[in-house]
Amino acid sequence: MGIEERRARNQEARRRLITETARAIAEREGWGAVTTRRLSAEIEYSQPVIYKHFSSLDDITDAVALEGFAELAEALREARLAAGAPGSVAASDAVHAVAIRYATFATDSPALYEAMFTRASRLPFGEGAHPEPSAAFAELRASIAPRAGDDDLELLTEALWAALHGLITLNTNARLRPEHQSARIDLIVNRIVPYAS
Amino acid sequence: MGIEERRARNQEARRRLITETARAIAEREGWGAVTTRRLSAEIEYSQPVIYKHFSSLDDITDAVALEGFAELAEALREARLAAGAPGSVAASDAVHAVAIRYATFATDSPALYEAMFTRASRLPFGEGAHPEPSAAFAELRASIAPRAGDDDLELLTEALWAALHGLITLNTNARLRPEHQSARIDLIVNRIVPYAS
DNA sequence: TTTGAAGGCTAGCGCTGCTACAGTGACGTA
DNA sequence: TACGTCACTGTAGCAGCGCTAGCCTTCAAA
Repeated sequence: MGIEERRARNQEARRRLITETARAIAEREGWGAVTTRRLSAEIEYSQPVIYKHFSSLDDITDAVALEGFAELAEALREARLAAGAPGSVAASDAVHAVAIRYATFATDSPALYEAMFTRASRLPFGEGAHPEPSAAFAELRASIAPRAGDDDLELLTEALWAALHGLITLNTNARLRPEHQSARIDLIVNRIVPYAS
Repeated sequence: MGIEERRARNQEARRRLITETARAIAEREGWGAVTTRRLSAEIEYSQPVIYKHFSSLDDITDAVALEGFAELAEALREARLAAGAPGSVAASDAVHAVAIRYATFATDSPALYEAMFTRASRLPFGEGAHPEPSAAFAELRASIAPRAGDDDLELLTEALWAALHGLITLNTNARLRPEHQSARIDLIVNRIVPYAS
């Protein structure tokens, strides 16, 4: 009786086809170009099919945003681990490595980042919600932990995250001198999370 | 020959009526509720009249955003001057006072702040553009200057501005623990702009 | 009084998100 | 194998969107 499974697989495959198509269009032409008619044309199904998988267009954006948070968590994790194990000498640069990776992620996929923080602002956050955003936040916190000293780790993580987010959004919207972005990141990281002495 | 002047006054009054109405609707129901039909109903003129004053709906958002930048510059200026003259003892708290005022401005008028930084992202910035955003930026810079020491003042101002902006957007979208916002602002301000010793 | 311009509205175009409904084809059962 | 059922999918359409062409009225100047 693999019929149900096959149907479920097809459903899942098409659901992913929709989110991947939406993401691709958004990254190429901006989220304004992501319409139900455009999506239905690209996935080669009629519009009502989209509503079998998502309750609205915003729902699709939310799904893309969650994918983004999962990928961000993975990217930050790799950067943190590549910077060295906690306690080692190289670990002292883990925060910087994670911060750089965060900024790279955002600038490499601006539409995805926009979905995560600007479009999907109604996406529930924090405890009891989706785990993906918390996982990404946890990676940043883990990189800070060895250097937190007497500081409140949670507060420190929130502050650094927000500061990085601000740098990225303002820089993306051409509000800051682009050539000084890495200098700003260095300054933010080193001042907000100083080396525990 | 006051006829031309009267016409110009009427034009200007109605232009302001449009931006004020748009801003009021946005602040009450969000920018999604600001449509040409809704605007035309509230100002009691037909839709084409709107296009006598603005080339598009985005153009209205830009006008509102510029108003916002002018008001922000004024608010920051008052906060900076109220904190004491440069060189005085109280002046050492000017950065903090300005930062607090910035955050208050954003949370008091979230739709206005959204227009300034999220909706009107195509608004030209920097040299040779509109002076309002530069004026607001200059107020923040002026508050920092006495404490900059050997730091690059421009870089420091950009960094603090971006950090504050990040704190505000993430906090507004319920991404951070709301009860710790003032603690985050204190931490950001004191670390990014430490007292020159 | 005539004339030209300025001001304003009606109506409508092509688009949007979303949905009611009907048709089709694959399935489980007799 | 024939049948009834149900999941699946497309057609067509609704209300609302930004924006505009074209007509009509009002008013100032000649």
